[in-house]
Amino acid sequence: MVHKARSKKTSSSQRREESLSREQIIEASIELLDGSGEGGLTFRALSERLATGPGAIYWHIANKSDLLTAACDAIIARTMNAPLASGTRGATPQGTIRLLALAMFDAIDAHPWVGSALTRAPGQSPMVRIIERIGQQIQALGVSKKEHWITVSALLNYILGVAGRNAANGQLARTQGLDRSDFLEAVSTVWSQLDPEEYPFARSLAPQMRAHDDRKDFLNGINLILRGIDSPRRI
Amino acid sequence: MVHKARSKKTSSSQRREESLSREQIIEASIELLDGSGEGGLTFRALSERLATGPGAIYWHIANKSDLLTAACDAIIARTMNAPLASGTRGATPQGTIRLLALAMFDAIDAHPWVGSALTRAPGQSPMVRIIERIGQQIQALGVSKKEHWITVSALLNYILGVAGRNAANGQLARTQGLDRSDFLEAVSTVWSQLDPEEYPFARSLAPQMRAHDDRKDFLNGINLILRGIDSPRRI
DNA sequence: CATTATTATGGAATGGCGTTCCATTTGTGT
DNA sequence: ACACAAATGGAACGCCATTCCATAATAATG
Repeated sequence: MVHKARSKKTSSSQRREESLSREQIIEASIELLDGSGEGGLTFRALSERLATGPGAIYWHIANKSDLLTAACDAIIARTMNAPLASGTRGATPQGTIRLLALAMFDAIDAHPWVGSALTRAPGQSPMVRIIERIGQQIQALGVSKKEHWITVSALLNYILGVAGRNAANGQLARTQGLDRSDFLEAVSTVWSQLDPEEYPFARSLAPQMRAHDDRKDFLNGINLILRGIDSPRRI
Repeated sequence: MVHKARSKKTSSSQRREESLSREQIIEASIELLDGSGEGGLTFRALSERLATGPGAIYWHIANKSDLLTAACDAIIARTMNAPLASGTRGATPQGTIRLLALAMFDAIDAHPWVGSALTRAPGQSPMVRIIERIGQQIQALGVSKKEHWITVSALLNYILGVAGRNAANGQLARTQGLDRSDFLEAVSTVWSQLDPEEYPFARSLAPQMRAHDDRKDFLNGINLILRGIDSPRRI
């Protein structure tokens, strides 16, 4: 009677042929998030894609927040392990940090929902992964132990902040049916029309916004912070 | 027949005595958000507090996202204008930046929802306010025009990142019924139990986490970035 | 092998949410 | 006095996360 295990036709749409697993659910969630954005991940859509009911999913997953951080963690794990394998062998700590930072930037650009998922999972697994990878390089730089945390924190927050903002801009642009340069053009125009009395700086920034390279600026920001790390403390 | 304007009893609970205004709605939203967190702001709760129906609110407000950024903007406007009045007259640009940064840190600590609201309002009014205030000080520091954006960006992202994370931790702790030191203790313990092979850095950080001062660390991070701004470019 | 427990499934039901619709009521200009 | 626009508030719609539960498959036990 073993063959009964795969008989679906006995009662219309009963049971699946192969059992669900947490990993399958997470993988399907990632596809949904990538395909339709943050709003695309619903238990209904997920049930449909996995050909099951919401109840079955809840057997493997605590709730939606759990699911989101798990999906986020999967992306982060891949991202932080890939540069490990590639050519970081002879690189300087600074070089590796730049590599890791760009990897995060690109990952969040490809999966915009990761940016906001990270802000809602403080101290959790995905965050620890990133802290560890950056921290090892900080250690290699010979930063004093007392300054480990603030140094990692500065890099971490810059990376997540810029990458997240960049991804959010991309999504916003897509929502309005604009491509990247149209979007920058629009922002630049708005800023150039601000009140000169109240917003002199933002206005002066407008022309530069028009055609800047987010990725290059991002890297320059990393370099700025790296310079701060190298500089001796003055007080 | 003028007195009819304030007769409510004629038909049970009809009409209000004084008309709604966008500002009243925003103020009530802030109270709701402060009192019950991000989840506390619903159109139903808001209707009840304002003694009206959801439909009336939508006459003044486009949607919930609009409402949230408006509430956020109100807080940011207050925060960024207060240090203007107080003693910034004789201060150095660095000093003013430290002042602004701490003001943001405290504001987000007092209104944790502002942190996440800011990440969902890129390029919008509240963000521009912050950029402007910081930018003016960057200008005063004599940073070259080409580096204005990345410099402001580095400070901005650090400030919003750390402040947001700090607020999120506070909320998480409150959810679990812990106070700050209990929460730090818990995080420290978890980190110290990580796999030594895979997470040497995070483990080494654990003891320091146990009793660190978030606000002081925050300020030291600002100083780190300020050092980077002062340092000459090497490449 | 038979029978009981345990693990896993999927669909139905619940309660809450943002938002829209619309019948009214108030003020305003003529 | 009348028409017209600005506001109002409550009911209704569709979608959501989550819970419940009647089952079915699998494992454990005699």
